[in-house]
Amino acid sequence: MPKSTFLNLPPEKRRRIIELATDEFAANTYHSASLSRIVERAGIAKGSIYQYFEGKLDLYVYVLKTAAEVKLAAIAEEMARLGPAPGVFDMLRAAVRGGFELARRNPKLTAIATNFVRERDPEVVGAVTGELVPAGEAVLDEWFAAAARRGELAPGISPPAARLAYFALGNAVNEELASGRLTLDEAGKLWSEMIDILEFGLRPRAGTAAAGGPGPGDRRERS
Amino acid sequence: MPKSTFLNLPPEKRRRIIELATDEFAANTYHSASLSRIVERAGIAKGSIYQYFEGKLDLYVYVLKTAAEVKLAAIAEEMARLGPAPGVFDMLRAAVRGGFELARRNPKLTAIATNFVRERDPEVVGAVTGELVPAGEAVLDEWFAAAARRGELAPGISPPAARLAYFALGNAVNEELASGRLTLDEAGKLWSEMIDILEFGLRPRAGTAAAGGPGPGDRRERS
Amino acid sequence: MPKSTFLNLPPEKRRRIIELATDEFAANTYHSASLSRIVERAGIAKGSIYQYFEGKLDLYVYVLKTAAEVKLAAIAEEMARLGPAPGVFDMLRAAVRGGFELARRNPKLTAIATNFVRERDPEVVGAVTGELVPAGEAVLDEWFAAAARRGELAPGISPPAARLAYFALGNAVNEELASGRLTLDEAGKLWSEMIDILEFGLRPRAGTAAAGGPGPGDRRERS
Amino acid sequence: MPKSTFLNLPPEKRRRIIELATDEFAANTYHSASLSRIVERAGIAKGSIYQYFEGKLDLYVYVLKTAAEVKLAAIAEEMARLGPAPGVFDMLRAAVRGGFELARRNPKLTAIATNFVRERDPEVVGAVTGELVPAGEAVLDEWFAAAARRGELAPGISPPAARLAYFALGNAVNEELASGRLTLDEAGKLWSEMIDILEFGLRPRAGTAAAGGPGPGDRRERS
DNA sequence: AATGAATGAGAATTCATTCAT
DNA sequence: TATGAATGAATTCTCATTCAT
Repeated sequence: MPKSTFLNLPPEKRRRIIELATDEFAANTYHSASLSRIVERAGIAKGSIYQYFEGKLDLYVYVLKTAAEVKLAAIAEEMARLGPAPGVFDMLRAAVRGGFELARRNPKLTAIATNFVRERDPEVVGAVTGELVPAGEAVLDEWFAAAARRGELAPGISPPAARLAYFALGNAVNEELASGRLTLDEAGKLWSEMIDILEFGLRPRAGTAAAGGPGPGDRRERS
Repeated sequence: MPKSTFLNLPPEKRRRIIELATDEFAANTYHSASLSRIVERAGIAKGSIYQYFEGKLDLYVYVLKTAAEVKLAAIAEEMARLGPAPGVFDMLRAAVRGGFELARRNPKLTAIATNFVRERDPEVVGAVTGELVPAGEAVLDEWFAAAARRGELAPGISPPAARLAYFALGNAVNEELASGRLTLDEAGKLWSEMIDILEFGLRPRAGTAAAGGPGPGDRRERS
Repeated sequence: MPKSTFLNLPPEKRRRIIELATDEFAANTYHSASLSRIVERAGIAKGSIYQYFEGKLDLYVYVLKTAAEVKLAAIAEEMARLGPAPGVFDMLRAAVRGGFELARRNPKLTAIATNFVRERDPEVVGAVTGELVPAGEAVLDEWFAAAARRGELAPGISPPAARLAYFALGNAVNEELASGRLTLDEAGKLWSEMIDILEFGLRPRAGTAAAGGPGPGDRRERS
Repeated sequence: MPKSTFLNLPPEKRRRIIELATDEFAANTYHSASLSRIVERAGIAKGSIYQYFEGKLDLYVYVLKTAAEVKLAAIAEEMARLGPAPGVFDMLRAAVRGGFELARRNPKLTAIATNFVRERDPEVVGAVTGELVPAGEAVLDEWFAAAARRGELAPGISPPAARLAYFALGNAVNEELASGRLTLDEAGKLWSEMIDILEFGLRPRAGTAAAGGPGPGDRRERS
């Protein structure tokens, strides 16, 4: 919740401040990010940032929210290209493609989200959760619930579990990318593998049993 | 490499310092963790911690190494219970059970490992990597490579990708647990689901192809 | 290079800070000088000094440069009083008088320069050298080179050796003065003696050789 | 004044401690020298040094005194080589040669003396002066007084002024040597030049006037 | 509304010295 | 006598935040 002062700023200046703040929070933990560096680079007075936002945390939440909006837009755009009544895994692939295109164009936005996922300070997490996170989770839960109704999910899989698995694999790939252990192309391939794993792991397993081999289902009771 | 001073300390005091340091590094990034807080809580003088360790980084590495040892021991214990020639997914289930038992007994040890995975500062990462990380990765890569030789993995799946998926799902569950969003029992169930997803996602998909039905692979070209 | 913050300070405050910093660096090695003491005496906040300067070294260089300017001005003033085409020893006497007057008015400025000459830390020396030192040396080397061309120096004497001798004797007197072992008047007389020694020691020795008597040069081969 | 504990130590251990302390004080200011480093390198307990000496200052003074003894011995050895009734400048040359030989064999001893000359802390200077310095000064003053009686000094030159000039030029050369701006050989040559300057500057100037040229004496009244 | 100087708490680290064993 | 662990004050420097102009 930036102050009205910020919203009345010339859009160009507003954009610039958010961009530089995004840079800083993308390159640092919330705590190690430095307001001083942001205002210095933005060429505004130290005090001004406090005219615009309540403080560091307020700025951070706003930056994060802005990044989320951009990312959701990128995903929505990709989803719009899907045919009618797409399966859930095609939707996930589209979401991945959208996020990936964005990462290619603007790696900062991915980095900042990844950084947030890493955040531990309860004050910071608390300020963001309750505003942003539930929205994203709700959307995916809804996707998976619909998929379950369409019979695209194995019966034992709950939507939250599916959602968690999807996020987990996604974050893992982003992590590899962010740390520089992978190029963008390699990460793209890895993403494909991961979605395949997800699809085989999540879709109904009935047909498998027909193959006659000992399937996971059998082992499962042993675990 | 703590100094001899530390190793000569009464075990009780040594334990206490490591425990409080573990608390701090479990609740904070490496950088936002504070030596001052640790010594204050431990009731020792500021200078003493420098009698025991070279500095903050040295303490951190030691704490991490200690945590890793404990975790590996817990896993080894669980693995010892497996029958002869276990499949890789049974091994993973055992490893999960081991880590899980540990998380139940000492959630900090899980939190501290998770925190390290998130670490970005190359100096910190560098100090730890080369001592600890490769070991864990190598073991899992070896497991998956052996599994591939035994035909337990789908042909297209590389050991590193399988390892990454396993770690990703594992970390996700631990994360939920650490953040308090799940009870231990719920987390246990979630773990089971995750390993099942992994198993179905990773094991050979030949049966599917034989079934002639539209499999994920086929869908992929549509996406 | 102080920050603009410092240059915008009220002159009185600026003067005060520099004066107290000069006191500190005059009374201590660079390393044993304490920023904390300076800010405490100046009655400003710990953080403020970092608003004004990059850090300790930056402050030190600035203080030193300021002192050098004042000293050069004092010398220049004295030199202006010389008649046309003065001999090099008259120039030195004028320089001495200038420095001496300054030492009388502001002994700190002499002390701080003396301290720098003693500095060993290459980082500190490096930060100052290249800005200040060569200038002073170059001027004196030029004086002595010109003197040599005018025949005022013994043929075997190189300008750097002459310069070194001059600095050495000058520092020695200043040292005595700074340590309080001499009064100002005594130091003044000592200076005169030193310049005389220099003059007799440096000027052409041709007469001696002509006299055929045993000169220093002859004795030298015996030693 | 080391405690009796120190004097009762096995000579080898005693020697080793003094040697390592000399290293440290030769490489650092009194203040930046670190007792911790000394005891660490000497392989003795931190507390032991306080069994041997009152504290850092006491150790420093002892080290310095030891160094002075060695240096005086080196000088005495060189002086013994002089013929009967040597002139004062030959004595100085011998002293220089002695100190120089020592610097070649054991540069630390020269460095530590040079460092002391640079020392400013009155507590440190005070502890040393009154024990060591006067002795050295007295010897030289006596040399020059005798020289004056033999007519080897210009009438206007006081022994203390001569002594000061000698020390000043000597320190300057040592400084150049210590800072690495000169090699040992270059420093040796510079020393020769300096003593020549001293001799021409200090010896009786009457003969010069006979040469007819305008001597310093003429200029002197103008200064 | 904007500025940017001032603040002071907090960070990691070093050190000479003390003291119980 | 020797040890070496404990101490705590001191160091430089960073930072989010406040506040007078």
